[in-house]
Amino acid sequence: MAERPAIVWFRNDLRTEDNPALHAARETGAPVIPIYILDKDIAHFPGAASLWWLHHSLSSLAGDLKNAGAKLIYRSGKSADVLKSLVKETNAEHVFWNRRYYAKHVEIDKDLKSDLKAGGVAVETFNGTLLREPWEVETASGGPYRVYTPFWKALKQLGPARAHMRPNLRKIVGPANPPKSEKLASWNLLPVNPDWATEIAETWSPGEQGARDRLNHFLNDNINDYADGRDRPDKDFTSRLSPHLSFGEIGPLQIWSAVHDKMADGKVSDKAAMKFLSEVAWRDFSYNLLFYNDDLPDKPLRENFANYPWRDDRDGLKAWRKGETGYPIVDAGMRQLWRTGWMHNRVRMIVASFLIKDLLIPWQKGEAWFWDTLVDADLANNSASWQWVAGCGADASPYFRIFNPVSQGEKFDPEGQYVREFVPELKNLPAKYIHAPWKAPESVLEEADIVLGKSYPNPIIDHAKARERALEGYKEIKSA
DNA sequence: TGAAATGTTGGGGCG
DNA sequence: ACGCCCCAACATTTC
Repeated sequence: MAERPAIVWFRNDLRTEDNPALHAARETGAPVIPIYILDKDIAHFPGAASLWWLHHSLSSLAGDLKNAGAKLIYRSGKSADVLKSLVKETNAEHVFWNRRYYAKHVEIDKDLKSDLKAGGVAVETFNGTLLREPWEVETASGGPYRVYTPFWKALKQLGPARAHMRPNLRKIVGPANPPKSEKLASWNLLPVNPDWATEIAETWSPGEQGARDRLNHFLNDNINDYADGRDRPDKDFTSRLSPHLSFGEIGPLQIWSAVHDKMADGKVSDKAAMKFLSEVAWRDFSYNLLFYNDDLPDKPLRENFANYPWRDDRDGLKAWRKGETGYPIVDAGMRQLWRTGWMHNRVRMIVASFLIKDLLIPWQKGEAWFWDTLVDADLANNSASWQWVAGCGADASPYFRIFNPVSQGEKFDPEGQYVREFVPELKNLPAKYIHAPWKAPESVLEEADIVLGKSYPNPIIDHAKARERALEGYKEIKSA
């Protein structure tokens, strides 16, 4: 082989379009070796639902790369070691990757970069994940933003990192003899025995094409209802792009640009477009928080929350996980999560508030469950959002903002259709009682074929009392 | 990107 | 006609 190859290390950027690292590799004109490394020892290794997605996403990426002309190499082990040995083995001249933002991952990348450079390898890294790098969006006085609204204003003003997307690659040249690869199937990323992913598989299409389809569907059919309808779990007005974004099958820049194209065509109102993009920008904000706060996934940003009188309530946690709290909107959300790997955002806030403020279970327990069960589990979003609900994060919801699961249900699922779908044992209950079955007269329950405490649980806690208790705890840490 | 408690206002019933 | 009370509706405050 005359020419020394260029390696592209794929991580959470599993796409061929507008992928700066992949494009840079192709620009060299050298044979391209794309690699994905499964590193089981890495901090925050993906949860089970994410691994299901990862399998399909990798398989889709491998297909796209193969069609373009290159073979995706699978290897497992400590990522720095694997990459260094691949460089040695192939005598690679270049290594490219798109950056990560969690301290423990940044450290690995930084060390690897300097090691490779010391060995004479050209390493270049890029922004393949965010609208803007964290250090590009700074307050007037020079630090990172800690409040969302000014952050969003600054980001809008600055605009996205690239105005023009890099096109989908149709041709990449790989080496004549590609390096050895493990088999994706041998990684056992898919569940067996039991296979709990059947409904997840019916709900989602992992991969770059699936991401494109989802974006087009949203832009054509739903975005104009987004601003008013996005809070309705019984409707389909959200983009559902989160897992695709999480794995980088699509980037926020592509979304930004597609939305602006639709606006320019007059197909999408400014209000709807900006509302949606501001939600996409929350993701950038979360990555900022993660980048500047090493402990974001583990420790409250507001340190006094470490002293909050949390309870160790195993039964409560179990009921919450299984969707058996006796509060229909909470249970519907938790079961939607379990069955489909995803939960509507409004309901995420409701179930999180319930775990933290009604059950007084530490937010990290909820974060861990979401990490394992969400197909869109994203370290920055997950950590920042749990801290937001708990009231201990940056620009957080105040602690005393406690959701009432009944009134939230009545407000955002007024007919009870969302509850009916995911809590089928309540499906015959009239809308009037569906968010508070314990208030239904005996005759109504009988008519609906419900025996509280048997076919559906009684509330595991009295919300009004729980609210008082949570506020008491807040007083404690405030005075401390 | 709350909810509950408390305060204010104004219309209607009624003596 | 008038004052008084009740209470719904709305606004403000508090957690």
